[in-house]
Amino acid sequence: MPVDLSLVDAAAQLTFAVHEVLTRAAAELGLSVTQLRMLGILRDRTPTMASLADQLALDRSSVSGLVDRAATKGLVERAPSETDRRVVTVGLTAAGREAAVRIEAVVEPRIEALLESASAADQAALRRLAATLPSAV
Amino acid sequence: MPVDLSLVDAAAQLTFAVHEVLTRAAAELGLSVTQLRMLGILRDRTPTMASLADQLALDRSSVSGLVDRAATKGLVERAPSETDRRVVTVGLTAAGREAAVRIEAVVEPRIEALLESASAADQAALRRLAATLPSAV
DNA sequence: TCATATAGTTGGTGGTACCAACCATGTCAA
DNA sequence: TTGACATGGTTGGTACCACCAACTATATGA
Repeated sequence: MPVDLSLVDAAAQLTFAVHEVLTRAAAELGLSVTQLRMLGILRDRTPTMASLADQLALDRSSVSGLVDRAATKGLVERAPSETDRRVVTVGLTAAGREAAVRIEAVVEPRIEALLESASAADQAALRRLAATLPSAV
Repeated sequence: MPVDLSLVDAAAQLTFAVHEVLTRAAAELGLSVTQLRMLGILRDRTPTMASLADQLALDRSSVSGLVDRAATKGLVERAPSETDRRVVTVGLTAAGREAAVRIEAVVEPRIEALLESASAADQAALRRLAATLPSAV
């Protein structure tokens, strides 16, 4: 049945399917995809607002609001930098860390289910391919 | 340098990278990613509102607004069904068709550039893998 | 020390997406 | 055939997202 997809169409299809999974999972937990990404980033880091904006590829003002809303939910907290009084760093609270764990638990099986029909070799190729992306961290 | 990514992380990384490309490209043309998806769907179809909502996995009310805005820009137009007076179908206008072509011209080289570092074999794997997705059309 | 750059926030705009409520039309069963 | 129910679409309200422009506070450096 499956038509032969162009590379671009394939990338788009996969992107929308994964995005869909993330959107649904986030919504179930009362979050947005962007908040989910932010929590993911904050799992291993405690960046400044500017650095967080860079990693999310968002305007700083967008991140201000994002952090505001997440802080209202008790997931993240701001802290002043000790070396530069202009700078604010953002980190997970205990509740935020729990939320990140819960997200992973919800998302992982769904993504795996999404890709389960692909061969192991093709899954491995996806892992390699993602590692070559310019933006790969 | 690239760390070995889990399947889930790989899918997420690729998704965000592609989504980013689509967001930027759409923004340059004064569109959103959703509008871009809609135009893509309408290239080969003239669905009803409900069917369009299904394909985009959106609420019908969301699609109402989406079509409203695209119609205001002259990209799509509604037409009443001849067989069921409740039903409205959506189709591209000439301008919408042009826009779809322009989008493709902008997006295609950027997605290819994004994936150019991957081996041809891995790119082929991505095409196969996308074809196995449950949602693949 | 004064000009300039940087970090972050605020306010305003427009788009996205949901839900609940609603009207019009269609369908099916009594 | 008519009355109950289902379906298609829109509207109104809410919350969020993301941008830009303008602003304050702090840092830097000529």
